Amino acid sequence: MFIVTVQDVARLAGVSPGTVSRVFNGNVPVREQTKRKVLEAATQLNYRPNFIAQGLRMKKSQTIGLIVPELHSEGFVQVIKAIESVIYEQGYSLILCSSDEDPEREKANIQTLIHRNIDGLILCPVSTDVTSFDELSHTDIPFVLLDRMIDGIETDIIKGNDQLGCYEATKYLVELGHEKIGVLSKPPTIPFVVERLLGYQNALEDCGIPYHTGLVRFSSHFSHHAMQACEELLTSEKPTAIFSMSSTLTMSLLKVVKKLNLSIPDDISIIGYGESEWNSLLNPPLTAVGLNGNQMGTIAANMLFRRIREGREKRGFETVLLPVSLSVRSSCRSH
Amino acid sequence: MFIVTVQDVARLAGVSPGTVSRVFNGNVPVREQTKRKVLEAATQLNYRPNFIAQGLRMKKSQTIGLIVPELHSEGFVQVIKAIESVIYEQGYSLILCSSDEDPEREKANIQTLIHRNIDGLILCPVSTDVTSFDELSHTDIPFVLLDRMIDGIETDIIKGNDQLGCYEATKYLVELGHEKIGVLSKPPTIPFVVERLLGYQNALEDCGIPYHTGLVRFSSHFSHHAMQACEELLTSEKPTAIFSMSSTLTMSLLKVVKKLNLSIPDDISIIGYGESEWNSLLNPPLTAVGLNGNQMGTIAANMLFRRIREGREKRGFETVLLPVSLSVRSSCRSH
DNA sequence: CTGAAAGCGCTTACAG
DNA sequence: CTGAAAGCGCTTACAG
Repeated sequence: MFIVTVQDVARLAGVSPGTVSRVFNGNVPVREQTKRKVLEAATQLNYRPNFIAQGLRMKKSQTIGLIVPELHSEGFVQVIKAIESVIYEQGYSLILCSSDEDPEREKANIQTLIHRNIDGLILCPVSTDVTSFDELSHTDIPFVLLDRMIDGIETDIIKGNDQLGCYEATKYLVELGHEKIGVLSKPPTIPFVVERLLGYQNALEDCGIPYHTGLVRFSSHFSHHAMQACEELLTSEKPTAIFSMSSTLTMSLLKVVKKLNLSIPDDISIIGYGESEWNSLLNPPLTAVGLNGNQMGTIAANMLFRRIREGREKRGFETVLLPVSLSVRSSCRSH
Repeated sequence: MFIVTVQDVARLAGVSPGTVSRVFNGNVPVREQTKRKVLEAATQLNYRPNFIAQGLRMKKSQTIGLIVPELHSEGFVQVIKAIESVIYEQGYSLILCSSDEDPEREKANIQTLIHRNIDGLILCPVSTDVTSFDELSHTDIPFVLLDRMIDGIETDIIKGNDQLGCYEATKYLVELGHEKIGVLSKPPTIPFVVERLLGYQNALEDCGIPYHTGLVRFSSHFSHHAMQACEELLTSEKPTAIFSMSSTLTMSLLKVVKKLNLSIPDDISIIGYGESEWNSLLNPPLTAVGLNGNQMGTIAANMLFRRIREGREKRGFETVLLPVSLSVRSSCRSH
């Protein structure tokens, strides 16, 4: 591999390496003629500054880290896409990591990224333990928390208004006449789960319907766990409606419903979580709450770049709450 | 940010920086006692080698580039997930780029990655023009081509056996008695499109059914284009079956079918392209051809790492052809 | 087995 | 406005 360096350009242009650098970074006055010579030489040699060397010297890397908890579901793809797009426009590169819902792996990822001198990090945290993020907090790397927040960490945050979204979904079901409303959720160790559940509980309370623990089932995203949880919920509690608070679980639910030969919405009304193009292609089209992943990604990236430009802690941190809205389709009927 | 350097460790351990480095890279004999002192000091200071400095010195970065043409569809997510996983296990990091089906952007991405000293690249190419990859070929960076090949480029390749897959899908329809089999495809400028079409044509020929151009429609992935193409195909040519060779187009097709109030498979039989969990949740479940994205990603990453270990061109290049198999569900009936 | 030194490609005070 | 020099953190011949 032939790497063309500032030295090469300098030699050809008959100037010093420092001058070449100055031409390319353009923050210091350079004589017009010198600039032209340098630029010409650079073009001729097809010179491009080496990010690695630049990074070592300037302690930055033109690189943004992104840690997502999973790459299974469609949910994050939109977000990643939007983030990648902004990062590309800004001339940065994206280092993508998956923590696979594993706090240890998350920690390892954070460490690696720090030692890669990333200029900023977008993090959808898995661990709920503040100390997991100590190393990160001790650097001055700006980071924004995506979709989940952590008690005790002060930084920019963007997330969906899960609580309100779930409140509205639940209320919608109640207004249709449902009282036995089952819930399918990921385990309550995940921070946002509590919030979603709160929306559900508040809605019930406001409508004067007692909260019944048996109607709420937790499951990992593993298909056999999920299907078992669904089947138990459906058969033992006989809810008239189910609110599935995770897209992976919704899939399992739909499978079980089919297997049990139940008809939607006649036998059971269903609300899903997460917008997907597929929702409207299902039969019946699936009513669901969700947020705009594209918007979330774009805003997250922009927040981060603003922080990178201004330096961390210059301004108070902000929390952006994205609407989680209900798209009514045809998977619920009145009871 | 406090960066702990070899200097710091060396000072604490009472040795030279070189020795610290030797302990960490372990390819040179070091006295057991020295090693212990160094390791102790390193742990105490929480030292981790700086990738950037390492990269500059050793002209490598422990970094793998991945360029995908799009992040819209689910198709690539599985592949990305698998690749990320292997890369993580190997202690590397993944730099993800989307070319957005734009040859210019692809070129820019390749350039950037080269100048980031990536150790290897997995590329799903958009451009069909060999010269787009000249810069890459001139480096000694190993790369594997994913899912699409390019005439005139010698390297490791992994792709689905699209031609055979499409042959079988078409044949399946013919055997069900269909003769007017419509095709929905992305524009034939994309390399793999030709191959898929060939499978379709060969199947028709082998079955003695004349090929009719009007039955084959091309469309970009933009929804309004796609829906128009679908509607034209359905109304003007009145096919009894449609083979949609792209998952994005399948979505549009399903929408149009619904809009036209056609019933699957009674009015029209449909075969989709690409495996998705959703396929079996549709009503009726969608028969589709597709490959195992997880497998593709894993193999691609492993091929690349093998090449990185052995150096480019040590061994002849290999092309791995993955099966593209038909999963029969319920969206086709005999005619 | 280990230290001192040079150098990866770049940027930036410091002189002039 | 520009050159010479130092240094970012690391590794690796070169001596010893």
